[in-house]
Amino acid sequence: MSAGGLKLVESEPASLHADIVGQLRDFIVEGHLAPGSRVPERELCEKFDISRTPLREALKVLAAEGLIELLPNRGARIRQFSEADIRNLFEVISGLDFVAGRLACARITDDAIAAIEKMHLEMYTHYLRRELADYFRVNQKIHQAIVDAAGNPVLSANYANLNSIVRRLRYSANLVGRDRLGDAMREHEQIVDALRRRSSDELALLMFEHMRSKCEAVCEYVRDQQQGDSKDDIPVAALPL
Amino acid sequence: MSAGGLKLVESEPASLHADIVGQLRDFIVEGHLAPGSRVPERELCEKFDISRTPLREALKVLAAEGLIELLPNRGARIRQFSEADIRNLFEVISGLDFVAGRLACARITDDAIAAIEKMHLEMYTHYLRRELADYFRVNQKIHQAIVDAAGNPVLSANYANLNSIVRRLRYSANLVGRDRLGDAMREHEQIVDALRRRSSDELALLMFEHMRSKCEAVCEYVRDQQQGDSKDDIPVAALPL
DNA sequence: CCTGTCATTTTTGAATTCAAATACTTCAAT
DNA sequence: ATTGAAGTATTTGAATTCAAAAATGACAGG
Repeated sequence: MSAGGLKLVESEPASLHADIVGQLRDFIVEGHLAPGSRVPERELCEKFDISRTPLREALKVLAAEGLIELLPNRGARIRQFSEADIRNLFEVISGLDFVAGRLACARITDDAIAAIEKMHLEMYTHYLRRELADYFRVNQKIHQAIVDAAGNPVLSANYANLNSIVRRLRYSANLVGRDRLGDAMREHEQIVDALRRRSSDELALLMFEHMRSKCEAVCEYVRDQQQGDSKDDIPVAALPL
Repeated sequence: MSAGGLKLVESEPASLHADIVGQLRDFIVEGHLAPGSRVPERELCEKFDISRTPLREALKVLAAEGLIELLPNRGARIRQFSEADIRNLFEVISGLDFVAGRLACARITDDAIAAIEKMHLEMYTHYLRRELADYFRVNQKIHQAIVDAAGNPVLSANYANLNSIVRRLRYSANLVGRDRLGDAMREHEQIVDALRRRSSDELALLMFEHMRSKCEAVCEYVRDQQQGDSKDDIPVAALPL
């Protein structure tokens, strides 16, 4: 996270360390490691063909971002997110979307708007064809484009950080009620429209609300899933992100 | 930073690693290392009495938080913040304050309000006596208390993360125009009042605006300072956080 | 006197090593 | 058969080591 954590969006020649962090983050976000499972240092070392030192450095960073948790003398585990965790996450993302909307309206170029409209159409096509994976991919691209249009690297970095967690959840929750998908499309239409008109307050509010719906959708999925396989689940500790 | 960068607020027995990260963060925030200067690994190792491995792990985390930057094969440097960086930072913090205000109004307990009012009085005393250091310390405590009252650990962690950078700047900018201080006091009065009345929209807006003023104050200071000692300054690269 | 090249020293990044803590296996006792 | 204890193996966390890269400094040539 970073925050959190925040990670850099290096223009630099890209160090090995940054590479490893990125690769490992993707690997986790894409769901190759089950939530709650331990992170197999040894295996990952040979997978990435590095020694334990750089891998462990990457683990510390990802722990700071909130993707994994470090248990003293017991290694790293893929974090499990309770519904409360997810609501907290989305509350913060909503705040970031709020500022992103305002700033984007003020700063976005006509070209960038055109690009977003193009992506919106592309997403619509995937929606019609029920190509879920592609739909989500373009969806993410649109949101990132709006955030980037705010022209604030700090915002982009923080947003990407929190979003990596949402994406990880989304990878598990690959199917969503089709009604929700329709709602999401409509919300996106309004968002693109507000952006086109550069209606700052309206866009900020729309994005805020859109995130709220998204949150409900993810929570719903997680609730269902946790009912389903609660038998072999580690009791979910509501840890701070 | 995260994105944050985010750091955990462990209830766990507190690992050595987390300790080191915290200690090193404080050390940097408190301004013991000049902006733009290199981070002396060797010295810090003996200062904290650890080997390079855990120290370097901590450096990676702090780099992700945005406090330092890692130059490939050239070690770590204390980040310098341009005015643009600072504006970006505050834009994001404003967003977090916005949600913090809303949530705090909805969730804060009467006791917590009383505690904040008490701190407000304490800060006022320091203001009257022109005890700057104490004033800032209590100021920080109030803001953190409001954010914590939102009852959202993700928010608290992200806020703390971004704030550590602001605090670092503040440590350099230890003196502020006294008129600005008066303004800040008045803004705080309004904030505490809105919180007492649990006036959510009002509080969110007040905190948003308060951050804007704060941003201007810090920018002003940085501008002055960079004019002053521009001679020995490394050219400030406007790096992404 | 300044500049550019080459050798030396230092610092960095990453692999390896080592001690301590945890997990696992075996075996015995109830 | 299940549980508990003891010993072994594995994993973890951190120090040390090692090769490569960069900084420093000496020296020659302009």
